[in-house]
Amino acid sequence: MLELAILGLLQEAPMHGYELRKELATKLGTLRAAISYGTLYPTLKRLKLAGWIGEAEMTETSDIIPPMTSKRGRVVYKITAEGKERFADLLTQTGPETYDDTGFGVHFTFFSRTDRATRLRILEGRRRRVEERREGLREVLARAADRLDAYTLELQRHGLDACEREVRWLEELITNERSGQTPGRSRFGPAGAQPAATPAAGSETPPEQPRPHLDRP
Amino acid sequence: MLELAILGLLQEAPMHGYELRKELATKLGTLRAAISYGTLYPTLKRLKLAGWIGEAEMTETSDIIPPMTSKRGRVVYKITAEGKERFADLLTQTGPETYDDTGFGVHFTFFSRTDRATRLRILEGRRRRVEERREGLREVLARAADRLDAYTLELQRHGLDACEREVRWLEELITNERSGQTPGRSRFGPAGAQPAATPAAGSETPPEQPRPHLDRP
DNA sequence: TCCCGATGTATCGGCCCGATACATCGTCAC
DNA sequence: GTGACGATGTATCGGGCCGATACATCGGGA
Repeated sequence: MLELAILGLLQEAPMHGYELRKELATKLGTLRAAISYGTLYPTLKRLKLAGWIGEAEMTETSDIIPPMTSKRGRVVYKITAEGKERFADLLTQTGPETYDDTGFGVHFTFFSRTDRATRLRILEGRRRRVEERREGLREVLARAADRLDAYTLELQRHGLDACEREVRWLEELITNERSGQTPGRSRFGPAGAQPAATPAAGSETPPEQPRPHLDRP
Repeated sequence: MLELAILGLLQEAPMHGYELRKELATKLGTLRAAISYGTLYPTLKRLKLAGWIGEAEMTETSDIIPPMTSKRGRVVYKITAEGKERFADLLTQTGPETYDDTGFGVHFTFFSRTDRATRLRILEGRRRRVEERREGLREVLARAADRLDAYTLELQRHGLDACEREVRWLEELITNERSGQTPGRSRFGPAGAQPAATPAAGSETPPEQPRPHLDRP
């Protein structure tokens, strides 16, 4: 999961570890706590070993990363061509872990780079997951309420409330996805859903502006 | 964290692993996914090694656990005297992990066996934690909104909403704790209609159980 | 009869976390 | 000047927890 997040961030710009973590914290700060260095650096090592990312010493001439001032031995990571392919694959691949809090948060963060069919699949999968949780909570509150103490019950109620709220939120997003037309790419392949090797990875993937009609008062 | 949960459940009644997991899933099903066996059994082994719990073969005569029918080699775990002490310690001990989703959920589940001072400390700590998260999200939404795409922004908004909601929930619980009320259904009536609030609230901490419920049907 | 789903115990590889160590840079007080 | 301090930066280690997997029994229905 973290692999997808790192690849996605490095596709925006090359970064070193410290900055990567900050970016991770702000972008995934909703359904996910800040990532630990004890996770980040081993993962970077793994990605580098797999060939998805490359490593480059920071030189004085490189001003790719403006906010940083130090010019010591920082290691700047950069996504490779294979890494971009890998990222595209991971974007469309969905497993059970796609629908838990962390996985959903990461995927959602990159929705502007995800095709509409996958977006809908993920939103509906997440909705299903949260609905199952909601039903479980309703079951407990209806059937085993007398077996639980007042505090536990209150916790279940709060959890149920959060589930219902998220389902409504997801419904709204799904409705918007279905109604809002995206230019160009949504035209081909009505059924689709078959993960053919994503083409057009070579030429700067036009991100297909979502315009998800997410207004607020 | 799981240690506290297991000890707490085993203090209600002896159980074997499978049942323990089910109980864990329903009671902590709100802020926590179901526990994995790959976690449960090693933890039980660890607790047994530490002397907090004991192991006993299931015999045909024991009908402690009615819903189970099989009488094969199930291993029933039972809390020891040291385990009870350990549980009492863990109940009042609070660290940073007490205030994350899982830790808070576990502690909250056992609030009916926690003294009021600790309850308040945990509720306020959790509130502080969620408030920090909330402030972080507000910061991002106010300062870096133009740097993020529409989907990421929507995720942040949803996260912010959830934070604000939980803070309000915690405020309500804290208020009730201070006035000596059990967390029952404040939504069904005006708060002012409650009878004279228990004055106590002093430095002494009478256990003040809302509903002990330590027996099993 | 025979298979299937629920019950039940257990292990393994691997992800991820918190704690910790170490080093440099800019800045501000003294 | 200089020394303390916080932010920046890289890295490892032990351990908790997870999903996948294997294996075994039991009750009940095809």
